[in-house]
This record gives sequence, C-alpha cells and structure tokens, in this order.
Amino acid sequence: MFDPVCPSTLSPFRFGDKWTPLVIRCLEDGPRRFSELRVPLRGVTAKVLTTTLRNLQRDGFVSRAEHGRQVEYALTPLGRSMLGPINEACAWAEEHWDELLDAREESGRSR
Amino acid sequence: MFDPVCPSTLSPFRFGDKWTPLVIRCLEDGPRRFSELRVPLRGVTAKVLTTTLRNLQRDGFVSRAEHGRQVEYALTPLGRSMLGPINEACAWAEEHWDELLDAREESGRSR
DNA sequence: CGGCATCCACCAAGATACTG
DNA sequence: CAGTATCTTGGTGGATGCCG
Repeated sequence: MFDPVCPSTLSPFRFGDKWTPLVIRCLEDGPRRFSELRVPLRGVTAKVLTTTLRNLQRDGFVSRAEHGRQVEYALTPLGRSMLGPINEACAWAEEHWDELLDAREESGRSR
Repeated sequence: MFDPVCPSTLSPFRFGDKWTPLVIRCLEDGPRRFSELRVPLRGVTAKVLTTTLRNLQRDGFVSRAEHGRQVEYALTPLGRSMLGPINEACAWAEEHWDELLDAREESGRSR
C-alpha cells in the first residue's frame, strides 16, 4: 500500500480540497440547501461552493435533489462514512492545536 | 468549534500539503535521512521535500539532527501523534476507494 | 550528500457580474 | 433562490542549476 503510495497520492485525495471536509460536516445533521451551506462557511463564493459540491457529487459523497425551486444536498452513505476520519482529524487538531502554535512561535523567535 | 470553523480553516491545515502525510508515514518506523526520504516518495524534488520538511519542523512535527555529514529527520511526539488520524484516513481510503472510483465512473458515463 | 536559488506552469480560489 | 460565466491572482509544485 505504501509502495505505489496508492494510485493518485490517495492520502489527501478529497481531503485536500479546502472546503470539502467543511461541507461534509455541514451536512452531518441532515440535508441542507445551497444558501444554508453558505452561511456557516463564512463567505465562500457561490462558484467555489458549486465546484466543491459538483466534485463531491461526482465522487458519490453527496446527492443533489431538486424539490420544486429548492435544491437539497445530503450525504450519501459513502459521504457519511467519511465523517469518521474527518472528525478524527478534527479531534486531533483540537487536542494538539496549541502545541502546534507553540512550536511555530518558538521556531519563529529563533529565526 | 464549528462556528469559527476553527482559526485558519483547521481541518486541512497541515493535511493539506500534498506531501506532509506521506513524509510522516515515511518516518513512522524511525529516523530517515534526506535521501532516504526521496526514494519512497517517488521523485519528489529536493526543493519540495526541503520545503515540506522545514514546515514540519517549524510546526514541531519533525526534528532535524546533523550527525557529521548525515542529517537525520525523526518524528517528534507531536508528529507521531498525527499518525493516528493519518492512518485512519488511509484506512478509510483503502476501504472506500473502489466506491469512489465507481461513483466517479458512473457519473462520468452519464455526463 | 544535503541542500538553496531561480524561474516557470498550473490551478484552485476569489471577485464580480449576470441568468433562469 | 441557485446557480453560471469570466477574469484575475496567489501559492504550490515541478524543473533546473549551483553550492559547501
């Protein structure tokens, strides 16, 4: 598994996208409409959000459903399964964020 | 925690770097020298590897030790603590990679 | 061996304006 | 409301070459 490092650098894959994990977490508690998503994602532009959603759709992470004029995005089972790793990573960050900042500050001083 | 979405978009933070997770995994089994790292990372350029290592050093993930002419990089406890989430993410990918490819292919056909 | 200095290419992300 | 269409830009990654 490490040798070819997986087809396509795997590790970051979708994680790499700046907004992907955020969008997925926004959908954690149920379907959301386009503009509902824009609120918690502090000012993401429509274009970027659209792109992100289209990519997630393409990869089978979210589903898109039109209800009359409304459009609802929801996590598919596949998308939902990504909550595990994402929350894991967030928990790690919460726990170690301070250490990281400390280290960064310290090496900043010596430089 | 979600509201400010964490200072600095948190989620991807260091994960975002294309090579960061890979480098950390390369150091999982012990210290490695610069050129030892280049081998499994299939042709990463020296410059990029240097940049990545410097960033990791700055954030306290790896330590750099000169032994005469040799230079050894090793994981710090903080860096080692990141193996958890990383391996978690890799395990997820291994498990769901096929589903992702299937979904991508399917939406590719319909397009 | 272990880098650093440059230059370049590409692309994601943002700003802005417009549409069904 | 839910996008699409352009244009611009910053930053990351890659290529190449030089240095102690």
